[in-house]
Amino acid sequence: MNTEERLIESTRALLWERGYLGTSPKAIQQRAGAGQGSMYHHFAGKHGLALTAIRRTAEELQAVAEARLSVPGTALERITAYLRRERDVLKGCPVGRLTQDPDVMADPALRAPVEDTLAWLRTRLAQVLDEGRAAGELDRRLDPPATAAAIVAVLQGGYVLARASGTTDPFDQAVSGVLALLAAHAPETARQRA
Amino acid sequence: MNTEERLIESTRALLWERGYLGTSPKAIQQRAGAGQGSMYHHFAGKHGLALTAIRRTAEELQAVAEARLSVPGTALERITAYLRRERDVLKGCPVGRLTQDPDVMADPALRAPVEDTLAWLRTRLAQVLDEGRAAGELDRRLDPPATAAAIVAVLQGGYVLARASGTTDPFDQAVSGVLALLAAHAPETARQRA
DNA sequence: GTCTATACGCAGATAGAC
DNA sequence: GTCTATCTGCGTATAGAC
Repeated sequence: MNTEERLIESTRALLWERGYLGTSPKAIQQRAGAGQGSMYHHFAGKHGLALTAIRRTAEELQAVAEARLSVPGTALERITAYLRRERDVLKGCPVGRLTQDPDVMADPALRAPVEDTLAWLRTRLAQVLDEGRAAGELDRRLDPPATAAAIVAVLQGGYVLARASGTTDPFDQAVSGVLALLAAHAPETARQRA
Repeated sequence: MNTEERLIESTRALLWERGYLGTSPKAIQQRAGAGQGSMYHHFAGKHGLALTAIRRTAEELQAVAEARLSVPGTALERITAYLRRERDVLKGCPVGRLTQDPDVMADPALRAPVEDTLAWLRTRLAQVLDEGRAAGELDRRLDPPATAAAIVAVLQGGYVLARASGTTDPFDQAVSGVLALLAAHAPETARQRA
């Protein structure tokens, strides 16, 4: 990995662990094993580096989610696969955490990837739910956008509860809880097939 | 309000808006209209002030939640009242946001009120759900701790989605979504009564 | 491309006068 | 109780040599 790559990856890791406010140029350089001059040669400064890092993290998250949601299977199976995928639960969501960074939210460029990623996730889940309804796997009365928002919120909130407790337990419980509620919305026939 | 009170309230506001890392002694003093010496006379420093502020915020949040959850009514009504209470949605949860502050999570004293408050909330909601089950208002198959975790997660995650989008919309959708899922777990007889 | 030198202001606190 | 110095180090760069 060249210096530029190492700088980007270090920034991604630090933004995840400490946020934008908590990440200093010096810390980035040390973690990347790069000097001061090196960093300012490749990037305009902390802001430019963070922009590159955040965009990459956002793209990666969408790609990983899409991989689980686009496999064959029922809507419920795909959503379950997405929710139960391996995660670094105690580190939290690398995109969602930026939402708490006032300097990120105040800067339109830094904020855009965060806004876009979470909006995309809700839309994509609503699509999957809608497909499930169309296929008769889910109750027609279920509201896809609202349910999708609830599911994404359970994830983001699950991270918060896990970090507060210091264990992954509340995250797993929240996911199980919402999946159980959702499963009850499969009509009898679909539930028996499952 | 005396100087000490103003310092505490300023700290509470700043912790909410900018987190612990993003809050400097100078900013606290300016907002409180107090001088440097004044702050260090009343408190040992940023840490001590934050400790007082966080404890107060945590207590207040529990009191407000308990007020909604302890009124007469069915479990579903009380949980709905709690979820739909007025909130500063775009500011986020003043307790949950501290979960993203590495310096708070690394300090046992600062962290304890955060951990305790969110743990208490889950337990309290599980109790209410259990009462609902016992009263025949909710499906016996519903798992109170998991469902409670999901509900608290929807709140915490709803804040995240709202902040990302810049509108309260996803928060309201997530709340509606989870309440709709939950309502379907009321047995027919209870649903008809409602 | 990378290094070292230099700069200015803020973070976070201590000391002692009033 | 509050004020004004004073202090050390870090955050965030810029400049220019190699």
